[in-house]
Amino acid sequence: MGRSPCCDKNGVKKGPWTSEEDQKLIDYIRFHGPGNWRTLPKNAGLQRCGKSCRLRWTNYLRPDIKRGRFSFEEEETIIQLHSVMGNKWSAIAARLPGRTDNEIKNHWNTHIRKRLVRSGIDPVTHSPRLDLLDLSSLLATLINQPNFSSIGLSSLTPKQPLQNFNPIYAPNLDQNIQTPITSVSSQDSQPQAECTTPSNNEATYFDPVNARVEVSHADVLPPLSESFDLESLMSTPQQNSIEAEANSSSFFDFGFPDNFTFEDFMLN
DNA sequence: AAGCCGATCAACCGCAATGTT
DNA sequence: CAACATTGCGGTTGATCGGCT
Repeated sequence: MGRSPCCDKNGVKKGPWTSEEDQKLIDYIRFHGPGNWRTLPKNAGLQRCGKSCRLRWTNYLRPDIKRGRFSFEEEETIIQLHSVMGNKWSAIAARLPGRTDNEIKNHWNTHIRKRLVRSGIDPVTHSPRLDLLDLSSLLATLINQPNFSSIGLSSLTPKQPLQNFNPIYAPNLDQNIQTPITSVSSQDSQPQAECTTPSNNEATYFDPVNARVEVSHADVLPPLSESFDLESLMSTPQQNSIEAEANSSSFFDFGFPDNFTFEDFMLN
């Protein structure tokens, strides 16, 4: 036997709420206040499960809910909090006035998470994951260099420990993403960059999918031939300005000390 | 015009935590 | 203290919409 249902399924309506139902719920809570969700539907004249009423109220009808697009500051806050808390959506929502955990969770899954992945950031660990980037075009550029053989892919040792990795540079590794992650804003929630289909000619040399390369291009730079100007490859004039913007942003400057713990955060 | 497909988000489900008896 | 009820939470689903072919 399974668990008993949270409410009597017979005669309980499911699916989208109508404006009439919303109004009934609002009127009832306005008069009696929220709570006692089990008996609320009956008392309010709703053919709904109490759980459904609570969810509708907390996620949609509550008067203090701020609706509309997430601001740049809100997105920054979500990313920072998620890097510390993980998928503790309610805890994150508690620090974003007017936003619900459901809304934040949806926004994370549909916007922020994808953007981090495109930028080579693991959305779970918030650490750089170059294997999440579209490295194909960069590698295609590399192998087309006349002195490619002197570059020494041995420096691209999979699972090499990170040293001095600056995630701000991670977007620049993806030559197809011309927009840095720091440009995320409420007016700019749609991706401005398109990822091109990977070319086939790099697979002979390097498998970016199976090799988890955890090194930054700054780590890779030293072994490169001096005649090979990867810096200029990385830094188009547009991207110089982007880097300046990125460096002036606190997007990844979480400001947490090294010994900062989740408990510390919760006590703040 | 119609069908397909991906993105979005409201709503649901089931489990865990907490409260009450 | 156990059993049950209630509430909270996070993962998942499915309806809807817009863009593309």
